[in-house]
Amino acid sequence: MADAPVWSDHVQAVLARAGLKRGGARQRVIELLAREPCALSAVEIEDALRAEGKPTGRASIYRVLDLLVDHGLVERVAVGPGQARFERMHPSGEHHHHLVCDQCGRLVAFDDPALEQAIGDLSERLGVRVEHHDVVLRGACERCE
Amino acid sequence: MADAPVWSDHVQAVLARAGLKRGGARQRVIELLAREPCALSAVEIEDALRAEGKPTGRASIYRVLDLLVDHGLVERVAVGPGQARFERMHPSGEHHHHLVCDQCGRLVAFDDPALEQAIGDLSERLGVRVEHHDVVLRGACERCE
DNA sequence: CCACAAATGAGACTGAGTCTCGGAGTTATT
DNA sequence: AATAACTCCGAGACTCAGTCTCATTTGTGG
Repeated sequence: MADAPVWSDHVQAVLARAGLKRGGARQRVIELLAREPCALSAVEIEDALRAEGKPTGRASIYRVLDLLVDHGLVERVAVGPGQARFERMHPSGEHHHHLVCDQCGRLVAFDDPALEQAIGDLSERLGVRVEHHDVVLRGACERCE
Repeated sequence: MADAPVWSDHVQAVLARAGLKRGGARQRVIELLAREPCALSAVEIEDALRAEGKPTGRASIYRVLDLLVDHGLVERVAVGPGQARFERMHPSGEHHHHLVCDQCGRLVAFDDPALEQAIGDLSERLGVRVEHHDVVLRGACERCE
């Protein structure tokens, strides 16, 4: 987690540059995401903040998440229908994807250059502009196999 | 759509082999999916059946879709949070993925051997068993660029 | 310190999806 | 064809993630 402080500084910088003010709810959400490594749902964020004694309005949480997604600071990961998950995104564009274990529900992160390459080539072949891509694998993680 | 009748026959065969009975709601949903090529949402299915004068209970539609997904006859595609989409799946395992256009919302289907290859390699490298994978691209389709 | 814009939160609302349970339909057996 | 033993179906209540509204609070440039 050595990069977490860097990420939150980056977030503050981007938001300040956009002329936005600072508010309590936003700070709390950013702080939590900086601390947690991977794919929290909005409900988990709400619960975690309440558990820390910093209850925060649902509307604010969704607002902050939308804001961060719009500024490319957080990525929305659709691991399944019914609940979106969010995780911080690095300015470098470096990112990873997920495998959802059908047995234990665990989320395993991975990255793969060949996969990124294939997706990059695709945008040219199809004549479209690809802004963003989601890859979710489903199966059994090494612990459950 | 020359393969649609083949698909619905295949569905009937698989379900019969599983010792299931035939019922009206199930027939209607299968018939509709056989006719429609790509990624319908449950709500669209409900509306389409009602528009054809064959209103069908919501619970039945979800039941049938779950059943078909369980038997590998239909694929659940998560194009975004808040609404799952379903499309028929061929026994050969041949399938495609989707690009969602951020401007017009259109769904563009594509397939790509390099992508499949990369995902196939991945399961070995990670030491997991990948049963299923979802790839969703987001961007601008050639019409909106 | 003040004014004003931005941020917040309580809670009503929406809409996809689930659950329940009584009744209808299907099939095997005779 | 009648019966019995199933499975299947549908109306509608319910759940729950996410959205919207609007009155109030808070941060900040001047």
